[in-house]
Amino acid sequence: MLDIKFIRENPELVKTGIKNKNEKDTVDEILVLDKRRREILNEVEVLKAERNSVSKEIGVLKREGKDATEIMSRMKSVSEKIKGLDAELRETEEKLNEKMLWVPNLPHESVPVGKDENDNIEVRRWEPDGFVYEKDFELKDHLELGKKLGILDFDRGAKITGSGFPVYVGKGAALERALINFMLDLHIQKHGYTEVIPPLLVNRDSMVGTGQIPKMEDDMYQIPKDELYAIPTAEVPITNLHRNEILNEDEVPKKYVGYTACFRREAGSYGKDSKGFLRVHQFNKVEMVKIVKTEDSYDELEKITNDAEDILKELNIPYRVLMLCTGDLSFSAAKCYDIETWSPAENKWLEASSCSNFETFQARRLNLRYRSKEDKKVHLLSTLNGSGLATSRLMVSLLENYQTPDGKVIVPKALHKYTGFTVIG
RNA sequence: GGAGAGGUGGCAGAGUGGUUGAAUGCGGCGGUCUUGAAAACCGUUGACGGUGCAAGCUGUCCGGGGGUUCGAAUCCCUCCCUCUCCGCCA
Repeated sequence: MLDIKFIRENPELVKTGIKNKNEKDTVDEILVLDKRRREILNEVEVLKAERNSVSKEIGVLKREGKDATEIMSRMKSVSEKIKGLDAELRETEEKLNEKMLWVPNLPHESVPVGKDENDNIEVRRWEPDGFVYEKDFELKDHLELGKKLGILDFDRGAKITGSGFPVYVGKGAALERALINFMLDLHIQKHGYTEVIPPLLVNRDSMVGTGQIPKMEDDMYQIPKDELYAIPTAEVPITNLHRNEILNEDEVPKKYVGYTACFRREAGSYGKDSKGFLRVHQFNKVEMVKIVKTEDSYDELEKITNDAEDILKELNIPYRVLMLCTGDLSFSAAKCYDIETWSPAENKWLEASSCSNFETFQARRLNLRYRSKEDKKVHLLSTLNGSGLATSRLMVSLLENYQTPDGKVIVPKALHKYTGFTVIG
């Protein structure tokens, strides 16, 4: 959520940001509601002040045994007026709040203006020493490898649940588990994050807090009976850890890392990159979340991106980092780097991580603040998160890059101590 | 799922419907004392909104929402959460 005062004072700036993000511009409607809200507020507060003081007088009169019927009946009509204005105020505030929840975060000034993913900018690329993009043997894709090696079973997953719910079998399951543990350990031990295992189901307030709702509501799996939602990313429960809290300055920054399964309906995306792991409804992800002072947030964005890249360097998997343009930026993000891993069989780059700075956008929805030692006041914090990483696309790149001409898959060295075996097949 | 108890300021814990934003204690902050610290003593101590250049004035908030009343932390309705017991179950 943006600051209503900021919108009031910089409507054109906000409109430009919304336009660059390809979102719906509701600024004018918001300004009208905001103005109306303040008008009612001014009117009703005068009446409430009167009611408060006169009610006290009535108390005094009654204690002295004096008659107060006349003054009471006068106050009754004041009270009725207040009731009417309060109702109008509530209605206006509800409308305003609803509109405010639909206003996206504004892109940071360093973000290139662009229409869609084609306008994203590659900021760097990394390959292992001696890496070649053109292999000298016939490559199998991850589906074929998974099937031939008996480590991935998409068909039975579809039988049990539906398409997009993969089953990992034998060494496939062990490899998945190894990846998760490897990534967690690296972030905990080398990068200094604190591990959390959060709930996989969250309430509506949590989803609103991080900005998935209202915009992405149809992309969530819902449990209507209990008014809960399956998390699309660990970002939601972890960022919500400190919702409605005022942290001490020395508790900041908070750095969390957590592994969770993630659930996404991916409504309306059928037919596009849909085979195997390229698009799934349930996948595993290790997620990093940072809660920091706003002035530090852009340094922290670079760091969190580097932390994610570290995983791929350790695994020796080629990747590139993109700076997303305004049009490809998610609803809540001010700036975002995507990390894409190389898939030789698909002959393309696959998004395996997204590292974003939300500045105070989520914190304002979350009511997440800290008390400054310097001025003793409370200030909004800033939140960031980065996948570190999602295993599904990573698994694609891993299997395809580490395959041998005779159809086996070598296990990356960094995972040996987690898998206990060095080759699959 | 059934029965009961309870949700008040950072924490603990009072609060006959009427100067209660809320006693008291702890904690925090500032000060006195001290070479320094502790102890003791004194003072101070919420968030959010409106208005104003500011000082200030003002409104809201005692789990969430709604209601009764001139006036609600206190009464009523409803939802949520926590705890205890019973039942069911991984």
